[in-house]
Amino acid sequence: MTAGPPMRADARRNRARILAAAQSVFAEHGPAGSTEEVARRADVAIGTVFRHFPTKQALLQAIVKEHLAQLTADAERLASSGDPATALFTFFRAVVGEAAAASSVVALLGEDGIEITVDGPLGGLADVVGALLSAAQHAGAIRPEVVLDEVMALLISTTQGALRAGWDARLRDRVLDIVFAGLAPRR
Amino acid sequence: MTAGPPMRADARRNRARILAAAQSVFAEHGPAGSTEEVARRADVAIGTVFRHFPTKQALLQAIVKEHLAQLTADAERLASSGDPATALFTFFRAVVGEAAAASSVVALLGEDGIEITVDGPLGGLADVVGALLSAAQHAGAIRPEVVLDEVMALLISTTQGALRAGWDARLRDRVLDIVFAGLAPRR
Amino acid sequence: MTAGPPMRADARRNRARILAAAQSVFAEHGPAGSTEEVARRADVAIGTVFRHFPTKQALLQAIVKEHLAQLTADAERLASSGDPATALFTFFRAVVGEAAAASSVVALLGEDGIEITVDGPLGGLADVVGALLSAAQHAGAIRPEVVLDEVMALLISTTQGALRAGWDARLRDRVLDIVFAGLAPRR
Amino acid sequence: MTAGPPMRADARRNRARILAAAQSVFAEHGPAGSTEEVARRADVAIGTVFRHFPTKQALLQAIVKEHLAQLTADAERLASSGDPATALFTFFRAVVGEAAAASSVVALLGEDGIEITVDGPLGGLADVVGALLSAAQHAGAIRPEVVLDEVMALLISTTQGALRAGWDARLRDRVLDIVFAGLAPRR
DNA sequence: CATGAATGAGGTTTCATTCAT
DNA sequence: AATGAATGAAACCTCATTCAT
Repeated sequence: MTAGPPMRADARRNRARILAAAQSVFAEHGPAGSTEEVARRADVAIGTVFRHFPTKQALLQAIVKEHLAQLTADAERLASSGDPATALFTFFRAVVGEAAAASSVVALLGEDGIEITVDGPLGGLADVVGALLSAAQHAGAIRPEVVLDEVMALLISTTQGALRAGWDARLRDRVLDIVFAGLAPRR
Repeated sequence: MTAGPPMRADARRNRARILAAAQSVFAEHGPAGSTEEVARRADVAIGTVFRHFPTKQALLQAIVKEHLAQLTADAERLASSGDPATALFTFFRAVVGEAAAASSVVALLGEDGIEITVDGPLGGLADVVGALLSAAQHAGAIRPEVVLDEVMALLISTTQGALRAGWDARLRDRVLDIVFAGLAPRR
Repeated sequence: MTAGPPMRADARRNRARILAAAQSVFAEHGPAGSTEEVARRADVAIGTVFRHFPTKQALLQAIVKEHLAQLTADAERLASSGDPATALFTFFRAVVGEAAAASSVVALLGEDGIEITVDGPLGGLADVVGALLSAAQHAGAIRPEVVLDEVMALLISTTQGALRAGWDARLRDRVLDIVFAGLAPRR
Repeated sequence: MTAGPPMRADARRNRARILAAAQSVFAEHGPAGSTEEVARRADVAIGTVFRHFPTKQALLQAIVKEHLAQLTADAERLASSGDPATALFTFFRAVVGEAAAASSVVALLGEDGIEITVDGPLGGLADVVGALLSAAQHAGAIRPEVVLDEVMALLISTTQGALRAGWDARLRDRVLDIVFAGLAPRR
């Protein structure tokens, strides 16, 4: 690792403020958020942002890295102190809950992208999926208490997961097997 | 609906080419893809794109709409002709498979966003989640044949799903209940 | 003059409709008004506009020409039938009144240009001119009933006139002599 | 007023250059002049123009504002030091003279708008107005030394004034009364 | 080190004009 | 002759990045 002289106190303070500002800007606008807005919220000049992070990419990566480090620390805490049978589930819920919260912020501010809601353009699709769901439930392949919203949410989730993480065919199959097992009736 | 005179042959041809080009451009670069690139791939002047779709938003919406219409048609076919017990699962697999294919294209071309792979920056997190997983398996809360990749894939999926669709707390709980049921041992 | 075969009836009808549409479009938006808007209001395809007037310039010129022909006809009527002592003044009033009416339309629609009103950015200037006016009135050089609005209006008028018509120094002097004589007390 | 830190030297220099360039560009082409041309004449990159004036409107307004401030300063000087009986007239002449000079530039470069000259398309109209003028002079309603050019210039001036400033009926009448008094014989 | 002005490529959009239908 | 789709230059504006202060 490049060690160099230890960072000056003000430099370290600025680095932290920039990261925090970037966190909030990119949470609201996605990667489209502007570097200048980050500088503004960090109350720092634009040049300072670029001294700490030589490109916008670097800034984005630093945020992701920090976020992951945070998550990792949380998970470690659970691993050493929680109930082994439920620790994973607890962690899972925490992570997903955080994402949902971030997304609410975006929704409040008026999304600039495309709407992905069941009430919106997905309506037509949801109707047909609803039909497929009923059929599967009548055939006894899916538990009766499962509702359409849940199935659509799972569909969107796995689709986005596959889209962003580049699953290969085997992983895809196994992931869906798990989801489908979750939908199936208890034997 | 506004019917008007039927579109001229060349206009209809161009509209289709533009949509196809846009499909591929936005699949590769996301909404950040440029309208000029769309025009280039459609082999059409930039003005033609804007004659058919007066804003970039309109173009994006048209693509989403068309994609959804396609999916809906597929689902309808399955609803009327497939085995009710499996039709939903078949559809689910098809959609997720398509997303995964699109994502491979992106991977080939070098993503401009942030990498989300288990080998990359997620490595550290994956290690801890692996520990949580083992613990849960030892405690008999998760089936022994489930592997880390699958859990990470489910985590990323649900996170992205929540992020993009704005789930409320109840939906979130129920979706995760289903996923967790899928991970639990068969009684 | 290019005579050619006489215009077809529909062609002549279209020509008239285009001129009328252009009249209204350019009255509202100035020369910045778009040719396509003209076609729309004339209920004619854009190609037809260009068949009749090969460039936008030609269209603008045709309008001006027609407007002038109209004014000329009005003036001729007055010349042959009106009271010689007042005919010119009558004509003058009619022309200026028409311009003021057109300008009201623009004002109603929300101007896109720069505001030229006494209440707006002209305010500061108006104050000083008011001082100059008072001084001149006290000195007996300008009639006491003249008010600031009138002087500002004359200033704007002559400025715009000079700006658009390219007066030489002699004409400028004589025009202002006349205006100043109009402001001076009756001997 | 928002004071903030004083502008950096280079920024102030550029701001001035941009304003000067804009002055000349808009003098030549009117508001249709392009912002890029302004940047070119100021020898500055396009981004710099937009850093100083976030929209084209802002740039236009800044110019008008500056011009008015200049005129106001001139008028103030006259108000405090000139002969009260003639100060207003002096100011009037200066302003109109300036406009005429700007218009000469336009004429040299070839106007893109519509020509408004007595020799051009106004010719026909001028003939009739000439007739009205002669009649009025014979009737003793207008001084004999007034010539057609002057009347046409006054007509164009007041028309443009009314067109751009949106006069109401009363102001229009009073302005024309003054002009007509200026044309009338001295009693 | 921090500042913030300058850069300039590139994005979206408009619109006069051409030309196949 | 009319239609209206296509063209493409050019406009306005944004923003990641550089560099003088």
